[in-house]
Amino acid sequence: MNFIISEALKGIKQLYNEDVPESAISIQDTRKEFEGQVTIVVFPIVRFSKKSPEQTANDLGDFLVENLNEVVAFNVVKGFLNLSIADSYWLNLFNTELLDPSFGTFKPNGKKVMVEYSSPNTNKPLHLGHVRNNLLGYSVAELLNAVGYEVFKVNLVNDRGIHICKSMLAWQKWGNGETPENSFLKGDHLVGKYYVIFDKEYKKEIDALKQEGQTEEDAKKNAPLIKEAQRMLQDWEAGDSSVIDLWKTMNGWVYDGFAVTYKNLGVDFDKYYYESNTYLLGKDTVEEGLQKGVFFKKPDGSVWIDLTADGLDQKLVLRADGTSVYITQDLGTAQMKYDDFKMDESIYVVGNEQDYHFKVLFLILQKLGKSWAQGLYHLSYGMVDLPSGKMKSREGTVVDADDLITEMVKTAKQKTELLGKVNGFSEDEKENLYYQIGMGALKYFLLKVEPKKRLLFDPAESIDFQGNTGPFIQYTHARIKSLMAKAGFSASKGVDVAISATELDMILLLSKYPLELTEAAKAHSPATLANYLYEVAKMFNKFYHEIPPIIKEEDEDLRQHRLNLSAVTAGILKSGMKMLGIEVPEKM
RNA sequence: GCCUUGGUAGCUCAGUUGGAUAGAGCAACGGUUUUCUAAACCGUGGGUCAGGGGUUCGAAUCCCUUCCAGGGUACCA
Repeated sequence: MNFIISEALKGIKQLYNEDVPESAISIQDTRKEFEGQVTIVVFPIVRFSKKSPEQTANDLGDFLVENLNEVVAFNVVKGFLNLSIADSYWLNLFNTELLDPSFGTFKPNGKKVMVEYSSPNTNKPLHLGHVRNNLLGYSVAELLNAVGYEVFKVNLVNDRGIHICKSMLAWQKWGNGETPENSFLKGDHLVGKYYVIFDKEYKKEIDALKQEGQTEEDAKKNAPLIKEAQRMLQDWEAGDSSVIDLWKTMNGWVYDGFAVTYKNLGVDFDKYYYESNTYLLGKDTVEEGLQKGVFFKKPDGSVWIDLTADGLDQKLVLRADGTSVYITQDLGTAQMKYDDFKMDESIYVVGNEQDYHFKVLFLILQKLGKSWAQGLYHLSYGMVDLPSGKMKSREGTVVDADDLITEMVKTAKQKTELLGKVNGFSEDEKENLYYQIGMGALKYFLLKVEPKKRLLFDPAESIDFQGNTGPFIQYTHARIKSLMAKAGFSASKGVDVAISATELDMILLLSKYPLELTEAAKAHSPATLANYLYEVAKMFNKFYHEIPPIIKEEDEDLRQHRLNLSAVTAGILKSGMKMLGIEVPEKM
């Protein structure tokens, strides 16, 4: 649409002898109740033309019709100049750009980006909150890759600390040698079970101490179990071989479990980092900060940064005893990751409860003069809530990721069988289809919502298969594929035909695909892409119902053109859904 | 208290460089299959865009303020 903008600028110059900035030309899609496809909002131009909005719009409309072959007519509604662009323009756009196999693909942009996501703790299985994180991270990585970035997906596993000691201790005390093999429990679930047991027993001890007159706070510190867990953490840090062995064994179980969940979610990583290797990092950075005068030392020896001038607080970066806090390791880890990959941008996919932490982290790195700190971005997302309220691992009010996946696939199976759609499918094909549909529904449901918004998940009602859903888009794709197969479609050059209003709308919508991708990538928002794909699917279904059967179309050119349109639509749906991590079946 | 993010139809959500009469889906009601997949399509009803004030030719969108909800708030991660 750039040619319209530049011509409009020329027109204003000629009509009013004014040089207006390009930003004064506000262009948008024409609302569907009016004639035309492109609308120029003339209000911003009025101060240059010194005429009424209507007069200005008419002047400009006349000029554009006269000077641009593509503009065949215009109408003015209040201050809106609606332009009708020739059908031939749209058809030509479709036949040249959209039919080109490279449509919707981008050349490498020479930039490297890291996406860190998932970042699980190794003391319990993944739940719905992690699912949102994983899908978001994976999808953003796919999007960035699609628009030309070289992408590194990394997973920073929180594999050490008091939480894992809790599971280990409980297993030692009450496990009776239970293993994934002899219990038939998935490894992460087995370890999670002992985490819950620890908490239960710990609470009992706290209650007992409170009975003896201790305050809640004291009781929490003094309970024998927590002391024992802390001792275990110290032994671990001291390298006690029996503790290390148990830790390796139980973490191994968890990793086996995670691998299954990751595979079912369809996510993967190029590199894993482990906190057991990184938790001592960052002390160099602290030293560097002290030398540069960015940090200061308090009398007790603790190291701080004063961010009050930036509207934040003072922040501790190293304890008085010289041990690290969370931000210490994150400073060190950020440096290490940069040294490893030298990426231009780095995206942390982490929940919004850590907004403050990342604000501080990025600010500190900037103050330390790290040139790469400019490329850091916290992709913050909202919690997933249940109708009953917040999810809490320890209280068992979580939606487990594995259970959820199983449930989704089961529901997909029931609905598909009910519709009787799987005649002629082999058993393997059926299973695969149920999986694709179930996961498609789940992924689309979680990704269509803007990341920063909280999301309400009602297990009983939330997941649908009709309307604005993954299966709706999958169905549309399958329908097109079926049509193409029956019609014996083969790719061909564009043909010259008369196009209908709906076809014109379709071309207009389809042509926006590359723009949608760049914008979704820029905004780190799979949600905008998801909503666009829904629009595309809806548009196709309207088209499909409106026109007579393509298969029976006798006009060869018309038939070919409509199949071309269908094929381009299917291509967009398929590649777009892939960026959401969703597969689209050939038939369903 | 302070910082921060949200509040749009009964429910779940779109709608950010300020633009026309605020859009979808679900749910409700009604219609469409001698025609390429009805997980579809077409239609009806449903809104003080949390409340109030301001800026503007024009505000769901920007500013101020109040209310409600989530998160954070110096040695958890």
